[in-house]
Amino acid sequence: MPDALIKKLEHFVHLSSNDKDVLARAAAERVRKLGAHEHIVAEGEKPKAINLMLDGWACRYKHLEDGRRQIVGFFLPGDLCDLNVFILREIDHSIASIGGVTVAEITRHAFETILDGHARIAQALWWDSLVTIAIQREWTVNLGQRDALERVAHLFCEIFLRLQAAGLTRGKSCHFPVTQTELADATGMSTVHVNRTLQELRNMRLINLTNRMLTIPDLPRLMRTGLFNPNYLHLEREGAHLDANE
Amino acid sequence: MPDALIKKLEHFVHLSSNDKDVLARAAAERVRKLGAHEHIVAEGEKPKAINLMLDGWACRYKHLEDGRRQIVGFFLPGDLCDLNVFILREIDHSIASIGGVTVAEITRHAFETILDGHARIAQALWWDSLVTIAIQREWTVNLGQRDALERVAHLFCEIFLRLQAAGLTRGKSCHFPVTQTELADATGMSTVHVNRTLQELRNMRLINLTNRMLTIPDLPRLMRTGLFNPNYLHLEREGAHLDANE
DNA sequence: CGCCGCTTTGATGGAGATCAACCTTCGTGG
DNA sequence: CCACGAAGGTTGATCTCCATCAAAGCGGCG
Repeated sequence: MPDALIKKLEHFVHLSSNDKDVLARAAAERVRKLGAHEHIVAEGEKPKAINLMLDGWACRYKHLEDGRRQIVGFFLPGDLCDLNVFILREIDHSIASIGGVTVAEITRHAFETILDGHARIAQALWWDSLVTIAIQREWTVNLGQRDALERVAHLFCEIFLRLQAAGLTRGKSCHFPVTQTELADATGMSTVHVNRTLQELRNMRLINLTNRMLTIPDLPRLMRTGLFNPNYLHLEREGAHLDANE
Repeated sequence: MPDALIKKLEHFVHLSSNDKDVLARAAAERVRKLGAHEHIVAEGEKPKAINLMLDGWACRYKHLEDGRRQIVGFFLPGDLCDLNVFILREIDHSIASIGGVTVAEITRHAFETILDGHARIAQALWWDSLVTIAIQREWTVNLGQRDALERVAHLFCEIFLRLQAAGLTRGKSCHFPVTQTELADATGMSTVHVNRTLQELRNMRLINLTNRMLTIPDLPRLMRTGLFNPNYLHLEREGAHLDANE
C-alpha cells in the first residue's frame, strides 16, 4: 500500500524486504478516507498521530488574521506529515485535502517502535524530513526572488520530480489536481495573474495543463525557465552506503 | 558558555544542572572565531560538524544562478545549524557570518552521545529544530502574503522575541547588526524600498534603529502592524511535563 | 585626506494586484 | 432531460506598490 513512500525512500537507500513489510504494516493499521477540502490537521490542535498520504494531494497552509492565506507546501502520496511533532503541544498550521485523499494514521507508539528497531528505516525517514525542510527553504527563495513565470515554472518542476520519485508520473505527464486559486495561494500571486502566467507557459510550449493533467514536453527547458536546481531534493541515493544487501 | 542555548531551551523544558553541564562541555570542545562575512558552511560541502552559535549573528542563504540571493533565515546566539544533517551527502545552501561570530563545533559523535544519554536534552533539541522549521514556514508566509511594511515589522518581531528568549535583549532594545542590504535579501525587497520602509516604521514610532541598535517602544503595536502571531515560536513551555525536578 | 561601505533621496517605469464581467463545465434536482 | 447554480477559468481596464536607475550624503578608518 505505501508504495509511493517506499519508492521515494529508495532514492535514498535500498530497503530490505523486511523493512518494506514493516512500513506496509504500519501504514495499514488505520486508514482514513477524506473528501475534498477537509482538514487533516487543524491549527491549534494537539498532535495526535503521524499522517502518511497514501493517495491524493493535500496542502499545508497558514491564515493571516485578515483572511489572506498562504499555502506553504503540498503533500503528495508517500509524504509524511511532521515526524517529531508530538513534542509540541499545539500545531501552528493547518493541513487540508485538495481532492479526495486516503491517509494512514500512524500512532506515536508504532512510529517510535519502527525508529528504535529499524535503523535503516529511521535514517531514510530522517532523510525524508531533511528534504522536506530543504523544500521549505526553496519555497522561501521562490517567493522572495523569482518573478511570476519563474515561480510557477519552478513549482511545476519540483512537483513533477517529487511525483516521479514516488513513481507517480507517466512519461512526461502527471496528475495535477490543483486549482488556479490554490496555485495563487501557493505562489503568493493573484488568481488572475496565475491564469495569465499559465497561458504564457502554454504559449512558450513549456507546459500543457488541461483536465487536471500536466504534461511537460521539455523538462530541462522548464527547469532553465524556473532557475530550477534539483540538488535540494537530494534524490541521488545519498544513503547508498547504508543499502540493504539483498 | 552556551548560556543563550540553555536559556532558550528552558522555554521548552527546565534542564537539570547536569544537563547544563553536558551542554556546556560539548560547546567548549572546539570553538572557532570568524570575522564578518565568512562562510560557516558552504553550498556543496559535505556536512562535517554541528555548529552552535555562541556569539554574533549569521544567515543562511541561497543563490540563484544569475546572482540573486535570498536569505532564508538568521542564526542568533544559541542557535544550532541542522541537527540531523550528517545524513546528507551535500549541503544545499550556505551559511555566512554577518559580523564577527564565535561558533562551537560539535562532532557527530559527541552529539549522538548526548542524544542517547540525555533524553531531556534530546527532547529539547528536537523542540528547537521543530521551531526552526516553523520559522521557515512563517518566512514563506511572510514573503508570500505580507506587504513591505508588514514584512519588515514581522521580521523585527520575530527576531526580538527570539533574542529575548535567549536572554539577549535589554528592556525594549536589542543589538541588530543587519545592514539594509541584508534586510533586503531577507525580505525579497530592494534596498531602496527597505530604506523607505524603515523610515515609515520610524515615522510611525514603531521602531528606533540606529547604530545597529533596535528599540521597539510598543511591541504589541508592532506585532499588530506585522500581523504577527507568536504561536509558531512555541515559547510557552510546551515541554513542562518533562521538567527536571530540582 | 580620501576612499569604501552603508544609507538616503528623487525620478521613472513596470510587474502584478484589483475590480468587474463573462464564460465554461459539471453536478443536482425538479 | 433540461434548468440552475456553484466552482473554476478567462479577459479587459485601471491602479499601485515596489523595482530600477542615478546620484548624493555620511561616517569611519587606513
